[in-house]
Amino acid sequence: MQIPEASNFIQEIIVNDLTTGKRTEVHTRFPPEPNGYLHIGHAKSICLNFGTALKFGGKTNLRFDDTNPTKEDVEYVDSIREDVHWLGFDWEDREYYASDYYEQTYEFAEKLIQLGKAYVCELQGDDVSTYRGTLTEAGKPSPWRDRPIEENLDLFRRMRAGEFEEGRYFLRAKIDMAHPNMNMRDPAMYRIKKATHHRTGDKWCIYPMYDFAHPLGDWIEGITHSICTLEFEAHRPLYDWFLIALGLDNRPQQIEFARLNLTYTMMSKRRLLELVQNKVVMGWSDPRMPTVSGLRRRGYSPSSIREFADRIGISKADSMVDINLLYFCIREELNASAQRAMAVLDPIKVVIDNWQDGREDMIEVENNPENPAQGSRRISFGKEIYIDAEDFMENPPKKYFRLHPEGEVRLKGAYFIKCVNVLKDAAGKITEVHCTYDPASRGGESPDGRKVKGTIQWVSVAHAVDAEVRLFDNLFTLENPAAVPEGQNWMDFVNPNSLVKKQAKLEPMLGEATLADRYQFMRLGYFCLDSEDSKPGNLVFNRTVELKDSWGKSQAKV
RNA sequence: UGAGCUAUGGUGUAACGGUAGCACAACAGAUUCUGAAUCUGUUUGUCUUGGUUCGAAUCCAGGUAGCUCAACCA
Repeated sequence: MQIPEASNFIQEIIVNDLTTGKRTEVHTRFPPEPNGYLHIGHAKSICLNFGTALKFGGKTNLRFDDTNPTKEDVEYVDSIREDVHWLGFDWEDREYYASDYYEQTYEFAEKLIQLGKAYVCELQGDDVSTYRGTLTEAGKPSPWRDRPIEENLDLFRRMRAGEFEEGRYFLRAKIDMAHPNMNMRDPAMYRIKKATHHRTGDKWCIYPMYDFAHPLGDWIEGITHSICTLEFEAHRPLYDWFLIALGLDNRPQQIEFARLNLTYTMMSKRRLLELVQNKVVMGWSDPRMPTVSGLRRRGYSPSSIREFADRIGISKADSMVDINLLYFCIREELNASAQRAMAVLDPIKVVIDNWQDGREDMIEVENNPENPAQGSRRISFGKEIYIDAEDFMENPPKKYFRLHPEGEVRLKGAYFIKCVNVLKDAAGKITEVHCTYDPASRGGESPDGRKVKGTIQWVSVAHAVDAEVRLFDNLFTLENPAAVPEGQNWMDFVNPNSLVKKQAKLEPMLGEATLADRYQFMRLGYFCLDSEDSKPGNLVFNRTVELKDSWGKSQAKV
């Protein structure tokens, strides 16, 4: 196989390994802990691990890192499986669990004891950290550090047998209590936990720590490149130490990259959980959540997320990606593919005075100007239509070229209309706009060639479909919600306008929408049915992303 | 005088000792039956100080700034 060209520093390592013959294949793994839902940061890692293996003709395992039974649950296993598949990746039959290796992991631990490289410690609570020292001072050896091998073995076996209470003993690697890297100061390998594990049940009452289980899992599976995030960098010497101490050949190589940060987005699993528990959002799959399930419900496609992951690149520098790039990726895709439709979010009624009562016209409109192959559709037009309140102004600013008194505007695909009168209620609120239409402008062109700058969407009153339309905005008002100013609470930066519900009027076709459909509501944005709340007769549409709006932006400035 | 890592336009990322490029964002114009899309153009960058070299974003040294590490979490 021709070795592809590297496009980031991890691929450079791989290309180098392949060309020097250090490796003959690439085998990665995605190792989530099943203690929460996957978010877009995980999606970056999934795309990295699966994408890299794919590029080099290798494989990727899905491995659940389930070494802490008190935090993990099958609910999360199921959602993770679904999300990885949905993103478009396949681990075939290679679905593994750290718990699959508990027996082997245990044997490796005994071996380390026999080699005099691990011991059973009985330091309690604060004493453990006291003995460990601080960042600037060396630690001191545990009193149990030189326990005889036979005694260690006996104790460790009895730990497994369940003879001791939690915390009474724990197994530690015997490395160096004065090591400048705190992770090397005799780290814990096994602890007693009398908890029921979601897969192994009550078979075990001792569980391995991540630092011990992870390199072993990688080695057992034949992983070549073990890709993880930056915070594990200081753990790499330990990762290597275990494999070397056990004399294991063909060691996997741990490589770290910077995790994703997104503007206006909370990425902390713990805080996302708080949002769910405090009912700040509707749940893990709330379309405002950065979870994979939230993005899915919002209307993002797997390919748009892969495209995003591709564009942000991979490096070791901490960074903050502009959320506009995510928006760009989904707009770019939907612009090319989405069916166009007309919808009115804040309806005001327009009555066409010179239109014959009861007369109806069928108007032909293209389904997607970006792709003529998608054809066209016919829509009923009549004397009464809805337009958006935003598309009419009694006293318009300069350069406003939507409907206004004396002004002429084109109704998409239909006719030119001109405003002749405005009706209001006692409170001064506009109730009806009366217009006249130009019969010669049918289809949206006038034979006299006069230009009409504004084109607006419309919905026939007689045929309108009612629906709830949900408009989403960033969940946080702070660009970096992870860095809240001194003395303030991150919850105070939840955007109160992150969800706005509209009672909208839609063109008839949208009444037949299915979950798989993606629409561009013309001049508004991209929308899809809400997978959880939309029901026949009670439609709910979600706005995936709005269209760019240079007019709105210029108006916001004045 | 703890250790490790990182530093390129507003943002993200290339350039591997030889012309600082791409994308997003922003701005301007053209175009438009979506104030979208499209097209054209513009603004803005190698953290700093030295050194090596004909030549440094790249190599070396010192600074500075940021991130990570003292769970029987992952």
